[in-house]
Amino acid sequence: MSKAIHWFRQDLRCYDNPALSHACAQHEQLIALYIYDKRTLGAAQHWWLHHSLVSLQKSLNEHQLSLTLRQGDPVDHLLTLIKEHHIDTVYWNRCYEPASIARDKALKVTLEAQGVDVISCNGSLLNEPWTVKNQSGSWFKVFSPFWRQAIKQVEIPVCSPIIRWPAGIKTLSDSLESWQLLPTKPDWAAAFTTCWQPGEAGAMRNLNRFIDQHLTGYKQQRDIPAKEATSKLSPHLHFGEISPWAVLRAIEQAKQDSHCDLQSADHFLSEVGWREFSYYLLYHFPQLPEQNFKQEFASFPWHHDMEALRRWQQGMTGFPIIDAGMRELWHTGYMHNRVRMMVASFLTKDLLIDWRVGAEWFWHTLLDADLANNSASWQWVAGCGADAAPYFRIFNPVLQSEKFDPQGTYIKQWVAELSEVPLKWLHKPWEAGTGINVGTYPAPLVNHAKARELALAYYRNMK
DNA sequence: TGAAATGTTGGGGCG
DNA sequence: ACGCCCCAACATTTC
Repeated sequence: MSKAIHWFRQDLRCYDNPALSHACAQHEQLIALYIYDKRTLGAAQHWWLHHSLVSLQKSLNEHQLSLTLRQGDPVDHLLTLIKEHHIDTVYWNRCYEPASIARDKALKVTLEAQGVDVISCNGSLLNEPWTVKNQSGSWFKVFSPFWRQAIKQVEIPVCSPIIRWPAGIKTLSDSLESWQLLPTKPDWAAAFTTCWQPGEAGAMRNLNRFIDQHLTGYKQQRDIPAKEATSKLSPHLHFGEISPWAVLRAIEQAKQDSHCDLQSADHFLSEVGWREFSYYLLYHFPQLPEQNFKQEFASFPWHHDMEALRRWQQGMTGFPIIDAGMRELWHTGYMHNRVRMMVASFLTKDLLIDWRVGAEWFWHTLLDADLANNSASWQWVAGCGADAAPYFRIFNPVLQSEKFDPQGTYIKQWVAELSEVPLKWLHKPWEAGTGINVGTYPAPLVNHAKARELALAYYRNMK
């Protein structure tokens, strides 16, 4: 009678889960385990985790398995369970955060010393980061050549549904409620439920909705925040409720069915590619979350303006498009990608506040908060990242707003104070005459033209 | 996955 | 008719 543990981490799905499939194929009895570690989660993500675990529990129950919930040090819980239940083998899908790699490495040594087999699989990347190399055998620092190579060498695993499920093993488990992952007072997640369906089914729903309704024209529509033209897959991918190759398969299928334009399909795939690139960078440069990828930024004189930071966080900068984005983030746990670039450029180049401060705010407020994506993307915008936007690429919040929210739909959705402002002034209400009612909406925090000059002077000075 | 400054061109108003 | 100026419109360079 062979017994195994599948340790769920960032792979909260039953379908298309390599480690789980192997565990089920090889063993008669199984413990499905999740260990809660708040250090690996952003604040808003607690809400997501709760619902995702409910969904996972339900799926497992359909196969007469229950999910064992534990909190605390994974090593202790695993060793205890292994002893108690005479476990032969522990399965997991790999994580790529530096702290997780260190933890898993040490754990593997400990378990194997005790005669327990450890089987780890790739459950979340198209390519393992160490397998993608350039001609000279080193790792890519630029996205386009990286992605060309990565997409060329990718091998999509065959995914067959699990036919035979092992029997469950009775264990002690926390109740999910006891973890108190859901906010109570205040219930800042009230609006989340209307936008999101955490779990495997919700991930599939978003993928299908995207392909059916939004893939055609994605290349143009993706930049319009007032439109629901993006996939909204990021939190699902982060929690591993869907695999990137499931996305790849579905897009390739849509291409073959030829009811979508190829440019849009490939552009969307390249967005999956940016996720791969972020993980790749984090793997090869583990200091990515703390340290500038471009070393010359070490001496950059970031401002420590707490009041400006607070106004950015609260969506009170006086720039409508910026404030709309920051308010969307606060209320929904999400922000449209185009607007993320605008608010990040604004924080780092108009307010001259350290990208790490912005990354920290995103970490706590985003449902899709992901160490690799968050670090790589903030560094990219700030100009200090790999293959980054050059430092002189400074977004003009008014031009961006006029270009990507031409009707002001997105602004009006999130900045109610400006509902009476005519379109002509909506992107720059400070230029409207005194006759225009802007309610309590604040004057702009900075003069963009002057802020831009200062930022450029700083950047020039750095070299 | 910018924007501003600067350069060039060509049409039209006008003396 | 002609040269001159103005200034869009577009292109190129620079930050």
